Amino acid sequence: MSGELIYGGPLSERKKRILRSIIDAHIALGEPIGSKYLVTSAEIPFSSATIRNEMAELTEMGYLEQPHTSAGRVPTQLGYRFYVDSLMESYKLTATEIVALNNMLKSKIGELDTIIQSASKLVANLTNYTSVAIKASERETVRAFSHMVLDEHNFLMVMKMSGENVKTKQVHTDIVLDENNVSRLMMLFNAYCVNVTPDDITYSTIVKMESAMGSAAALVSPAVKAFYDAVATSTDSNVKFEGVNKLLEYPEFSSVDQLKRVFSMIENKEDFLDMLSNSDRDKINVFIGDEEKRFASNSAFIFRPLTVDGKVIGAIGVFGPSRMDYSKVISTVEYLTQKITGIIEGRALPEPGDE
Amino acid sequence: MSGELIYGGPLSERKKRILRSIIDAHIALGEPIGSKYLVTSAEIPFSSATIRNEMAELTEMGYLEQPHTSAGRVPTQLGYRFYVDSLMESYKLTATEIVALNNMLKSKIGELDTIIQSASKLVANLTNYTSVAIKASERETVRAFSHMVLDEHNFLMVMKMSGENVKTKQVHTDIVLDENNVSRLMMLFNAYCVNVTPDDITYSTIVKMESAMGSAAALVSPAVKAFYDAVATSTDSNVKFEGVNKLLEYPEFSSVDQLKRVFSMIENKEDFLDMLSNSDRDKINVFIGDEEKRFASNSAFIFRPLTVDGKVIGAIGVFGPSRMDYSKVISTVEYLTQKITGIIEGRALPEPGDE
DNA sequence: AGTTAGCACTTGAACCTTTTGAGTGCTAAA
DNA sequence: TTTAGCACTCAAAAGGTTCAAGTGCTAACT
Repeated sequence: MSGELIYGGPLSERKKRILRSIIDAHIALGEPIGSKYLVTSAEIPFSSATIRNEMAELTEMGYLEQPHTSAGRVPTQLGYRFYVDSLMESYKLTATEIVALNNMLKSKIGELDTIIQSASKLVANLTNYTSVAIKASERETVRAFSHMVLDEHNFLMVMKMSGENVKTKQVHTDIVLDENNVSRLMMLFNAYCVNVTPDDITYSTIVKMESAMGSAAALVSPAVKAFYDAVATSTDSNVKFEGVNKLLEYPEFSSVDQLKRVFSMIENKEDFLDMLSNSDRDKINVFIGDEEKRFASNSAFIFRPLTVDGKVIGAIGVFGPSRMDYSKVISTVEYLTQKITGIIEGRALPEPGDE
Repeated sequence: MSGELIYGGPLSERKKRILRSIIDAHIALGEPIGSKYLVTSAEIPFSSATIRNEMAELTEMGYLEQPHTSAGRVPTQLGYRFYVDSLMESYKLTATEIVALNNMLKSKIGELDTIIQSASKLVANLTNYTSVAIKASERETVRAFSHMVLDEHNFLMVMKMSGENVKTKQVHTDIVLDENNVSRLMMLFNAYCVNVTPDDITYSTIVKMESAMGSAAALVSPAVKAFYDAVATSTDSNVKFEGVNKLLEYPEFSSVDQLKRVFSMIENKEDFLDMLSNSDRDKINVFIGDEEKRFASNSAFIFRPLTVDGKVIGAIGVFGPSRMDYSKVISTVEYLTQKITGIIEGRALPEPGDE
């Protein structure tokens, strides 16, 4: 009875070594691993009988399980968790990989949306798993309005948002515009609609603005709509997947039933946002699917939030089978998010050689 | 020997009726249809033996085929084609469906990109197939530049594009901005970069602009980059899918192999753009997959280009199994595209009751 | 006590055979 | 021209056998 069920408990060095070998092998092969394999290929210096004893105990402790009596062992969720937290060796990105990452970063500097997405694409290609790009945006308000008249019937409403960004909306009206009435309108917006959430726009505000505009009252309504759109759409964060078809390559998802489960999970983007908000904002998070939760079994989700000034603005992650190449994925995601936050916060461009 | 292989050839009324019943039934059930079914459920007033004879001829003529000797008949690509072109009854949208479509259209008026996408979502939900939203954009140029200073280090570059739209790009520089130097910069752009494609920007233009800017020469480079981005990204059209997971529900895609094929097709967005450019711009196009072409077998793609002033600006379509509910899909897509072009061309909003 | 060789046991996967039944094509009669 | 009837075909389902991987346990060994 040397085994106890306390997580991260007293595992002998030998048990750790065996556990790690089993998980490494399972990640690479995708099949249950038996004692014989460990002796021959993983070069554990003990007989298969000894290893079997150890494996039996690891099973009892909850780190491994058997699909059926006569099969090898497969890591449990707990097993993977322990592996990720304590056993795994960290993967060193190769020079080629670093170059690819840096090139991408360089060419995309400037636009947050696109940088997150291209990073996500790159991650999907480098890791060969499905990658996830999350842009979380909190409820923004407008800090200042300005405008630009485009032609007789269209003007551009420019809104400096409470974040660092600027939004523009094109507004069309049937009445004839001039610099004069549009700038009056914007003064009204600056008076009534600064730091205001969509719910704060009351009908009486609209009436006030309309009466203040006099003959150009018809301008108010489309402008308010544009304003509303800008504030409202800023709240819906989005989640995008890249390389979903890569999931098809992994045997664990090769039955249609499982595919359905995984796809319906991917469909449910809120779940990913939930996970993001329940996450640790300063490090890599690893969710490993287990049977009971909403999370599809034998799948895992690894991601790293992107923060600016302590606020979570999004995340980059990877979704795949739970037998994932954790160390490689973690290194890749870590590297990218580090660099991206660096760029966002205005630090120097990444140097080809630095690491 | 009454049958000939000429497409749309001399099919007796009875043959047509049988063919239509088979295709209808196959669309509904997804299984091969046998003579017995036609007698009992489709109420064809002949004995199964007679029907078998007719079916044998239809098979010889290429409209039907048998998965194996002892199975019922399944429509061939030619069969579907004939069905779509001549046999199908057109589906009447229900009142509920029309209301759903109209509501969506009303709420989204104004932004072409979003209207195409929401329309696509709606189509996916109404038809229960995967829908496709294509935004085709030809190579645009800038017709006029203007600007807006945001703060000391940032200004907004506003570009009226050769289409009807306006693009804005935020430009950041390290030197201090003022109204004066930015407006001078924009005058230069208006002089050098109007109606210019990305390839026309030569190094000498940049040098000229830089020397004209004098001490504010550092402004030129980031602004040119912003300009370049605006013209360059306007060329990459995009194809977006909605409800991909619906494919999983159809038994024809229930083997992993077939899923792989379909997904790799979906991955290849160029193919869809190709189909768009090879399409008839004024009507619904129906591509029915056959064995040999790049198109995945037993799948079909129905779409309708969106045109404004004779130019194709995108398309809305549906991708699904070749046993698709053609009439419903066609009606839905047709209705939506009609309304959308109406809106784009500035005609009245859709009335709840009109059709 | 820890390790290992050996062996009986379990069990899914692979393969083969049989059965079943849906559906056909053809012939001969109406 | 239509239809009843029947022999025939063939995939899918059901059942059975073999195979081999892998285990757990016992007894012997260090």
